[in-house]
Amino acid sequence: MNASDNQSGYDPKKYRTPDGAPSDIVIFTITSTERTTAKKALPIRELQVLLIRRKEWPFVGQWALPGGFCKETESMYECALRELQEETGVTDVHMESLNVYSKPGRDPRGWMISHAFYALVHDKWLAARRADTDAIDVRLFPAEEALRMELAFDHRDILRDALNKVREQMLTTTIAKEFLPEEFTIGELYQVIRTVVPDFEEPNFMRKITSTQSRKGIIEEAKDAGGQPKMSNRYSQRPAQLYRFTDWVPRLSIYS
Amino acid sequence: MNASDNQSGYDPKKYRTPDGAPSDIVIFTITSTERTTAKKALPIRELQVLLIRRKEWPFVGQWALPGGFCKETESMYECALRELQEETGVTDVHMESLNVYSKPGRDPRGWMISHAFYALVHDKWLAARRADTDAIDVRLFPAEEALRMELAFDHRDILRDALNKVREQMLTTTIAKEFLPEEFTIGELYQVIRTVVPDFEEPNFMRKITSTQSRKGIIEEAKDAGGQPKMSNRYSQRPAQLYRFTDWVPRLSIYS
DNA sequence: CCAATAGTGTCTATTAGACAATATCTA
DNA sequence: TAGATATTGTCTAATAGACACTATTGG
Repeated sequence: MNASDNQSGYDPKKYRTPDGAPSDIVIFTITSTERTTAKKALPIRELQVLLIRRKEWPFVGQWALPGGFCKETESMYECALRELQEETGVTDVHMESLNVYSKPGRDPRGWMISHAFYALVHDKWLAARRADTDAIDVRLFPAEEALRMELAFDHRDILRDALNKVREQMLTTTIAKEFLPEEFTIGELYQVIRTVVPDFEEPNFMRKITSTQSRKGIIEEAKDAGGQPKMSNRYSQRPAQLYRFTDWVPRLSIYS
Repeated sequence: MNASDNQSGYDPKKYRTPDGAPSDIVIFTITSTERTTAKKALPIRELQVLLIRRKEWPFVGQWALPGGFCKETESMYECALRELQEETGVTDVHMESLNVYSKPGRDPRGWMISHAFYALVHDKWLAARRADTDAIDVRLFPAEEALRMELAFDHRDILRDALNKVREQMLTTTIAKEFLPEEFTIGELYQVIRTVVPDFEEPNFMRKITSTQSRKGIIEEAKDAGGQPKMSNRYSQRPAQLYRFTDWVPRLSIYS
């Protein structure tokens, strides 16, 4: 539908309109690299961000967040999903709206109001893509390193906001599950949380999450067909109980 | 600047571009009406939303969220602030980004990607405006009632999202201060919270907020010039201690 | 045995949760 | 004095926080 089709006398052509509605996507993942020192040890994990290297004007050669222009036939969310799929091949993913970025002059191409999203993608989806990384100028960067880079547009602002948000969400929601396999050990979970929020320290982590009344519903023990607890010794000599997230999230409050 | 001024060969006119970038603002306030039964009693408070009645196509005569089109020289946030100022006269206000609304066909005028904000405004700012309410077709509606109304565009979706967000924020941040005077009693604070989140119940509220280690920094006692605690008997026979918010907000976590 | 992670015991201080009791005013 | 809100007392159970300790098993 073209807007001027209507019978209302409203004519959008009378007004200066935006030159495009791009979306930018901050794609986070946590990479796991096995430690060389010992076997049976937790891998080294790192929070990474996917960046692409621009081939076209403006900011040619600079690293930028993936993204692209919205079409009239899709929502901004669908647009971001599509771009995400085109960049990474990932379809089923946790993606949320972040903020709008619209400071005048932010885009040399014209008046561009960008909407940013952040997505959490499991490492396994990006593994294939990472392999031929240098060739296609799509790379993962450690989040902190990317923050120090000179990115195209106002993408550093976007990245900073996304990082703040993902850190907050890591502690207040169960997004940790996006970085974990279906079944995981307490050690893995703790490590994932600490990878995103380094200053999170909780010596009694296991006890708190498994046996305090107000939190024990967040995760549950994984059991096999026979109802026996499932264990894993992938990361430790002593087999560890496997857990899975339930779909319950406690309601937080600063007042209670 | 017009986009086609650049030397890049990029021409936004080649693409279908949005027909406008509107912002919509969900303006919340809490009204206080004195109880007629007794004096010296807490007023009846209610969470309200400001709606305007549309005079122009489309959705003529229907109630809608205030908002308007963004100009090329301002950011979406500035646009929303400006619209808010035009609607309510309020300038200094707590406003946050909510989400983008961009479902194709959401606006009969054309391809309009709207960005919604929500703002919290103290009753006192809207009091004058409320007076001549019927005349200008700007009114406050109880939030729950507004949710059941048939609003223009997808404004019901926006309102629902805003209501969910303000409820979450009420419990996890100190936005309660936006609805309170600088100095307030514990009773007032509790009432404001319950006005926004009716199922929040905390029998030991006062004790928790004043004397638990992890929370006592959220508010502090108000003291007069001589260092004596300031009391108020506005809402009670027995004078109550006045408090003020500090600028500290505890970090919440489902894991600790 | 050592290394590395999993998980438990234990002790004290703090907090939660539920009610009862008392305090301080005004009308 | 009755009524309304403020504030404290009290008791039990749960949780926090710190640290030491035991468990399991590959190498």
